[in-house]
Amino acid sequence: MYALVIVDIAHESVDRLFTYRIPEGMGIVRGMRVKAPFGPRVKEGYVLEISEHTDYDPAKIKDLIGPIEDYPALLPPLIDLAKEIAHDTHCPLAEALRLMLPAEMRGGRIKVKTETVCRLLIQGEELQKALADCKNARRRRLLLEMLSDGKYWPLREISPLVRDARAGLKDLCERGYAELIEREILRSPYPDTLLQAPDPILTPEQEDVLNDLLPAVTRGSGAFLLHGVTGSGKSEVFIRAVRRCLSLGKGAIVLVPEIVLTPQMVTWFRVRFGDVAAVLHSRLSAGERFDEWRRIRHGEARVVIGARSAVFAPVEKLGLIVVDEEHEQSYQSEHFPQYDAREIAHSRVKREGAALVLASATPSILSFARMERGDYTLLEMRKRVHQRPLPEVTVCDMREELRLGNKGIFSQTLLEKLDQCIRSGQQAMLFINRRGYAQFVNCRSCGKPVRCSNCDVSMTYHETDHSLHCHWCGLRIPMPDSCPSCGSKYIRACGVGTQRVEQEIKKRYPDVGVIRMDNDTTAGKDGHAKLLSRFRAREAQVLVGTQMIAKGLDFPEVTLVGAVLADTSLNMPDYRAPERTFQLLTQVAGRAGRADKNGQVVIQTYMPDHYAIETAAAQDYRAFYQEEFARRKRSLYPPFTMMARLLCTAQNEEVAQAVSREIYKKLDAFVGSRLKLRRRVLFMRQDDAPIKYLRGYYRAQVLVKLLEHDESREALKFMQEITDQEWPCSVQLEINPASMA
DNA sequence: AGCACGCCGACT
DNA sequence: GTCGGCGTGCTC
Repeated sequence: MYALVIVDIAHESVDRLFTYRIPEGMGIVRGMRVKAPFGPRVKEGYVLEISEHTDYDPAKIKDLIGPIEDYPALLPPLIDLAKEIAHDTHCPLAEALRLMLPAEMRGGRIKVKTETVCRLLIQGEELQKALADCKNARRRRLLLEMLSDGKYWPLREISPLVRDARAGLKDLCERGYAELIEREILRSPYPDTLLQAPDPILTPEQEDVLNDLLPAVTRGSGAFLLHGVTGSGKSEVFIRAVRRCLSLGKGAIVLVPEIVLTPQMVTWFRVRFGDVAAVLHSRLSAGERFDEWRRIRHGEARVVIGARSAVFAPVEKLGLIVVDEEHEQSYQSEHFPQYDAREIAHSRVKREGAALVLASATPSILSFARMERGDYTLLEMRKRVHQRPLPEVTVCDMREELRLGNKGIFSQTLLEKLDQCIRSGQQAMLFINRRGYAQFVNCRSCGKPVRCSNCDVSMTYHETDHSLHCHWCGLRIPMPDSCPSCGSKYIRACGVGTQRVEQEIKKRYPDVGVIRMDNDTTAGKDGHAKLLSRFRAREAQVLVGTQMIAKGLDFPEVTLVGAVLADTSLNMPDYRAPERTFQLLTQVAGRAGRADKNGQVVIQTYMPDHYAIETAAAQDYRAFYQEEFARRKRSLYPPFTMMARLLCTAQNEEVAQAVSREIYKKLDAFVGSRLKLRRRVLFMRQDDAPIKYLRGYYRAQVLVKLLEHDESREALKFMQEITDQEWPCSVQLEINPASMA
């Protein structure tokens, strides 16, 4: 018998199957990881096929050394999925297969943890006889009594109670009374087992949606886009769908953005599903992640909640994949191989006969367009649970405030509402999409902002340590007292960040507790959770934060929410800026109010007439979608086109630019020679990247906008080939990248 | 990816 | 004459 093996080397030169002989009696099956001789060394590999015959010269075939695990680590459908990813993203198959395993499993970096357990082999009369035989052996008698229940006792539990327990147990074993074995233990990331909570009663709307969803789960097909306003109880719907999976003997995967995968969320999930749930995310330790993965692989856990990469979880008999907060960028992996968890999920459910649910209060333009095209069935939830009304939204024109002489960062309206909120003892959340104190520092004499020396971006002023930080590379420098370019003493901080908002609130309300939540205050372990529980415990009345306070949090006492400057995200140089702004504002607004206390939302902006702001204020997703869709069509942006970028980065500016010019020439020649393709290319440009210098590297790019079409795929393939060539600098291909910086 | 084999410059 | 530079090519 022969095994066809992909060697775990992510390089195209070895990206093919190698044939090995399976020695007699070595139980090798498809999907197993194996050790195999490769050239002068031993490498790990993946058995993708087993065959009785081979065309390869038998004299050259070597024997497999052996399996790494005694079970196949790769499930058959996941092997096929890896093949599809390798094909679509033009990455080596080994690279795609690596996605299917926890990283620490490769290279034997992690060991299975074991503990010694002991069990009695005798019972009844035999046991009585043994006990009677212990007159002068107190320790033996004690141990026999302890173990008399016949269960496995960990040595760890016996040792504190019996002196020199190990020797005593060894003695029992020699007498044939007991056995000592090494048992695998799973490192649990959970503090302890929780009582399972009962399922709440569903609203009629939730029932309606489930009536559409459950048959799909049962028959194992169907893809849905669940659009439900914030607070409509979407999670409860997919919890029920997961329950249905379990009762059918199937498994389920629930994807959530990393940012909302907080300890509370994990606890809540465990409360609903108990030990049958497993959690996968980046904050687990290597051991915990490996053990969770094995619980899933061995079927002990059948429900997985996790971030992006959990879409590859080894769930057998998959019944459902849920992608919660479907619009989040974090579902696109930024590193090679570039995949989109939503698309992987779709591919997986089709292959494995499962249902798919993409859920969001603000579906991405792409997903909603695909729904309209018929790829997904729309499910809608328009009402909030417990008859909570949608909050009342006010838009404040900050230009008008300035005209009236208000130079502060808060409008009159927001101040009045804040006063009232604080006076009545309620809580407020202030959202500003930028950390630090001031967006940048510029010189009033020469007009230049202070720039990072590693990156072509302006630096953010941080009041806390009176320094300038670069939010791209992390560089920190002391706040200069004069302009670095002209030496003028007149430099000032402009724009607003979380620290400034916090300071202004403290100034106005000296006796009121304020908590600031951003990357700078949540750095430590559980930093995030600690701040949130302090706010929940009402240690502070005001919570100031970046988008991390906008997502999924529910604070019943919050009655006022302010978006201090909505324009921050709107002014980003990216065609998705309106979409991001709409999503952020809608989510922020969703944090306010409940049944007995009406929620109020204030949006401050210099662009009150912008459609993203107007539709967010009206909480009208459809209106936003229609406007944005029309604009994308008019300006030829995705989903009507694809943006492809070849990014060249080098420490030498000329090298990066020269390579990008060379690539442009090749691509231009390729496109020029194909008439059909030429019509699909809307534009092609060679220039500097928007951030032309980042972390010490110069960045030049070739940007191509293509119509969605088969011929365009040809061009992408060619671009991938160009990328794979040897260049004197790094070249990366990005397709519809999440960030165009 | 690694590591061998292989063909040209400055050293004991 | 040899040691060693890293270019080309192979790994079942």
